[in-house]
Amino acid sequence: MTQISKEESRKNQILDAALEVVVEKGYADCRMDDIVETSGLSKGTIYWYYKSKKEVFLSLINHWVNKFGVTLNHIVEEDLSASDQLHELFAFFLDIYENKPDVLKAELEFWALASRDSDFRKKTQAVYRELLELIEAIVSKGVESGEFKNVEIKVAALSIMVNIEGIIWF
Amino acid sequence: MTQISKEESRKNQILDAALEVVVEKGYADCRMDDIVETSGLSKGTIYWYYKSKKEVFLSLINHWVNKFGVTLNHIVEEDLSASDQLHELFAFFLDIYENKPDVLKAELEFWALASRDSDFRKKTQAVYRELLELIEAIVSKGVESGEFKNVEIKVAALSIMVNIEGIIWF
DNA sequence: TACAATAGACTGACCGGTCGGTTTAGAGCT
DNA sequence: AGCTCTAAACCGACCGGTCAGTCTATTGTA
Repeated sequence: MTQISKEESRKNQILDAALEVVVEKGYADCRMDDIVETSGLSKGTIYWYYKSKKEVFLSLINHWVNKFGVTLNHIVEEDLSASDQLHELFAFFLDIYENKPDVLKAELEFWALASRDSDFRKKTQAVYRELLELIEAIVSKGVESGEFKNVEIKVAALSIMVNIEGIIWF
Repeated sequence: MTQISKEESRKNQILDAALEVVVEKGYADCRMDDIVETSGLSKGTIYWYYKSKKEVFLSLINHWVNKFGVTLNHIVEEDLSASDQLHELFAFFLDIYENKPDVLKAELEFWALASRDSDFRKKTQAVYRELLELIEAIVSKGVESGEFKNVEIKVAALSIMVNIEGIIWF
């Protein structure tokens, strides 16, 4: 059993609270005092573990990915045909959209942040690069097995991602 | 020649400044004093014409659409085949993407606002509904002329918009 | 003279971050 | 066991800067 340290669990406590608040009110309206209240900790404690609001939210991106992204790697490891994997991928996002729309609100928030701040940009880009690589893996597998036509893998993957994200947003 | 009133031109002056600032720094970091400085007007004048910051930005959405959306209606009025019109549509957005990326940053900003505030939501939804209707018009024209298969018009239009927006964002 | 328009100093609520102080866990000693 | 000492963890009152919005004074202008 993986023993998580005190520090780890406190940070989780803080980030869980931050996520809850950011989902409810957005980054701009998220006050440190809201996180204080939601987490049940004190201002001092939060600043004991994080040196600034920005650092909390930079960490939050990872926390968010960990929390909702684990299933993804699972998909590509499964022994399914490429097209079934693609199906599962869509199903996964659709499920999030239907059952956890908050997750997507947070995504939008991070995105807006990323468009203004290069630290946030780096973090979020890494997330999407990972998703893209995952799709690329599926596509190239499909091409090898003859299941898909011999498309430009990168372009196809991008197009798939665009469709997933786009459909969700509109 | 269309005579615009003093009030109209002052409002334009304010909104132009607001757009410039929001594009540069984002809504969250856009201060009324920035608009004051950029517009060359004073705080008092701005509050003479708008009763609050929110009202300025609500107006800004229309201003923004007017400023960058005029070409769109032009496209659908042209006497081109539906597929050529679709081409022009893509070209139009691609052009914006390449030459005026700021416009899209502003779009993202409005969007984030919309996800939190119902007044902004109403405004932005109206904008997209308009774009969607425009695409629908093109698609249904294409179907009638036999140029396109008899697809579900609304679905196709949505898909097209999704692709335009998505490609731009990633 | 009256009133629309403009200016910009000012106010007060708000909020990120700090800091002095308190509690808790545990190590070392007897 | 009990006792002492240390430092990490924790608390929340407070500080200082910020910024939307207000108010009074001043300038056109009809």
